[in-house]
Amino acid sequence: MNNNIRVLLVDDHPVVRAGLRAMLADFEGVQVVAEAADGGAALAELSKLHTLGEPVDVVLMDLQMGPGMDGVTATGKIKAGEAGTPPPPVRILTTYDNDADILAAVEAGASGYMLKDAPPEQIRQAVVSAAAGQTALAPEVAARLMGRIRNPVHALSAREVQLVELLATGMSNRAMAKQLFISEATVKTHLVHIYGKLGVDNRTAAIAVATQRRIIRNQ
Amino acid sequence: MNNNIRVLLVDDHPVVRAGLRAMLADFEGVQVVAEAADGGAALAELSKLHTLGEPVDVVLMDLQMGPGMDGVTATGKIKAGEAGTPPPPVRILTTYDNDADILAAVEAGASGYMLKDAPPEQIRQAVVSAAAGQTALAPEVAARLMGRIRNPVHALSAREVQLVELLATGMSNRAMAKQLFISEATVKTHLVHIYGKLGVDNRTAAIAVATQRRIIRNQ
DNA sequence: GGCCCAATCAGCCAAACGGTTGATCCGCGG
DNA sequence: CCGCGGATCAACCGTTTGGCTGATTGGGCC
Repeated sequence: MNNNIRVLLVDDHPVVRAGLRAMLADFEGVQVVAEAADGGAALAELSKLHTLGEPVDVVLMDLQMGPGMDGVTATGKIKAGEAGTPPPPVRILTTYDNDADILAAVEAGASGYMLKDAPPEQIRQAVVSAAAGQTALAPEVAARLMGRIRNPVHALSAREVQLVELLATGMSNRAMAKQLFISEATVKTHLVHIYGKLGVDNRTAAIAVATQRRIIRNQ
Repeated sequence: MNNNIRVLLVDDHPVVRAGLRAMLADFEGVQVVAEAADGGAALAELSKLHTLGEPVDVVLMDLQMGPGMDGVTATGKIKAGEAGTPPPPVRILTTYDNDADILAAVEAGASGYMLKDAPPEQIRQAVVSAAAGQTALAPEVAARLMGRIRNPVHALSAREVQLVELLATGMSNRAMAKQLFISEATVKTHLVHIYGKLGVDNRTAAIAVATQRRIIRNQ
């Protein structure tokens, strides 16, 4: 009989996979049955294990994965049943916590979001609770999201986000005005509002903060 | 007798430490004798092992390490002998490759720069060659530095890279001048040179280009 | 229907920034 | 030894940005 939680690791770093494998090996009732270096390989592994009659109970997935399919896309496909399996719970396990990634992952169907600097016990909990069908966020992540919800004052409007995006490409006020078919005065007004909401007092600091919070995506 | 290479791991992620430990355990002649979660702990470990008569042959060091002392600072202190030991070779093992980090690490005395997505064999090589007193860069890193050397016209100097880094944090000319203990005039001169080399005409565009070319890190 | 807010625009003034010219000092390499 | 390039600083000037006050329009909401 089998009381084990069967885990699929998805991460492009061999070092991280080895670390998780070693960590989870120390825990009773958890078993790493397969690994994948990107989203495409993860889907293939899920499918293969399904046809072998050895289904996966939990997927531990990184988000940033070099050249291959990223974690959000892969999570979405898994949840859409594209692996040909009943979708197992997907736990995101990544390095950085930023609003955009978290929201995207949750929207794609992830059941939780953990950080790689978590202590082993937290990671074990993540796997166990995922297998039990529960959702869970790392404490740091949960705290930040709560702050977000409580503080809608600092949320940029869609137009303001648009401005920040252009800002980050290095455009002048005049250039942004032309691009958006508005006057420079309006651009300046938007910028002042943006500075206020982001708690900065110049455009480069606004870019820094917006990048850090992943309000905008770069590259 | 002891033919082993004695390694100290320095990384704030338990997962990564476990991964490296597991990987290196598979290799003959390599032995992880201690671990540290930040630069301060690394110095303490070096010192402790030295007094025990069990010196460290190679340090594998991460750069970004959360709240504690960062890897560049720690490398500098180790190389300055602040651990009370003959300085062992320090190999940087980090996630991102960008000129700013590489230059800072090499300047601090690191003997090599590896990326965490490297395959196990490359990581083993890094440890072995470091123990042999050689310097080594990851292929990706080496390729980019070669590009710099072949194209020195558009290559930023170390000082200029430093400026761009501060620039990207949103600092004003005055703030950068204070931070670097130079005059605003000098800051402006550097910026003009940077604009010329990057082919832009303002600071935000400089940040955009520098980020895209991985002259600075984008987080 | 009245209210709030995002989006739009104007004008003004001070501060910061960008462009230029020119200068000194220092280390490295032919 | 002499030149070259990097790093440092100064003065000047025009342009851009930031900070402020105020105004209009249109959409959503109670």
